[in-house]
Amino acid sequence: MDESGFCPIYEAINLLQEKWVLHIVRALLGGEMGFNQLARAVGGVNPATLSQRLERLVALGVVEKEVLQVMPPRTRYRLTRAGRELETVIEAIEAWGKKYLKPAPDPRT
Amino acid sequence: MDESGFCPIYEAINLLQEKWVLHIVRALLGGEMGFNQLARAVGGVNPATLSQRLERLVALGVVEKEVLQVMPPRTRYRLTRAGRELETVIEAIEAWGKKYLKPAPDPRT
DNA sequence: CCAGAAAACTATGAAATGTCAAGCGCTTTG
DNA sequence: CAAAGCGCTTGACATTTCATAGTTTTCTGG
Repeated sequence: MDESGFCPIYEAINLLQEKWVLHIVRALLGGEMGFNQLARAVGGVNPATLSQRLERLVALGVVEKEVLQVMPPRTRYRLTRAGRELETVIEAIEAWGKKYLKPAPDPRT
Repeated sequence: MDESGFCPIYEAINLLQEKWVLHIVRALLGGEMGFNQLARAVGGVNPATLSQRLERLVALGVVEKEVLQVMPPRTRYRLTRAGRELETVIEAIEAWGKKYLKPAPDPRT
């Protein structure tokens, strides 16, 4: 924390714990894509939420949005340099998940 | 994903993106503590949510809960081995945050 | 050649999730 | 002997996310 009460670590955690953010970054690490394609890659996010998350990520400089045409709409989302560097975070999560997360006992089975 | 549709990476992300989970783990990396102390260390979490998150983390084997006395209640929460290994994730986030997150322009200023 | 699908979203209302304030039994501290 | 702290729970409220539908335009299949 600096004297203004700002702590980059706390803020980073706040950003990454927002629902879908990590999934979005992970999906975009696989290459740039359009809105619906991204929604499918992420899996189960609804468009309103995705739209809002992307807006925030663009504002923060993690994702870049390129509008190719207005009508019909054609857009491309891709990670910026800052976004690509989140790969280290995703990798750490992946390694941990593979090591410690087993298929959850499904109550229906 | 295995044939049952379980993907440890997707699940790991789902866990870590739950509100407060990363903050809780980070706080506990600094050492074991009691409920209220943890709440203060995390900062701004309300007891209902904290209680629920801890329950989940205990169920998943990330956090361990030890009840020292029943009356007056005295409890200690600490990370398990799995939990401690999340340090790599936190570290990656910290490094990224320090590098890319500037004090956000506060709309009230 | 025309129905249907896909693209990128926005709108709506309802459901899930998180927050707030208060309080409980009980001990230690002032 | 009252106040403060511990570890929570409860119930009302606010915020967030959800599913679903609709918009405009182009591309694809039969």
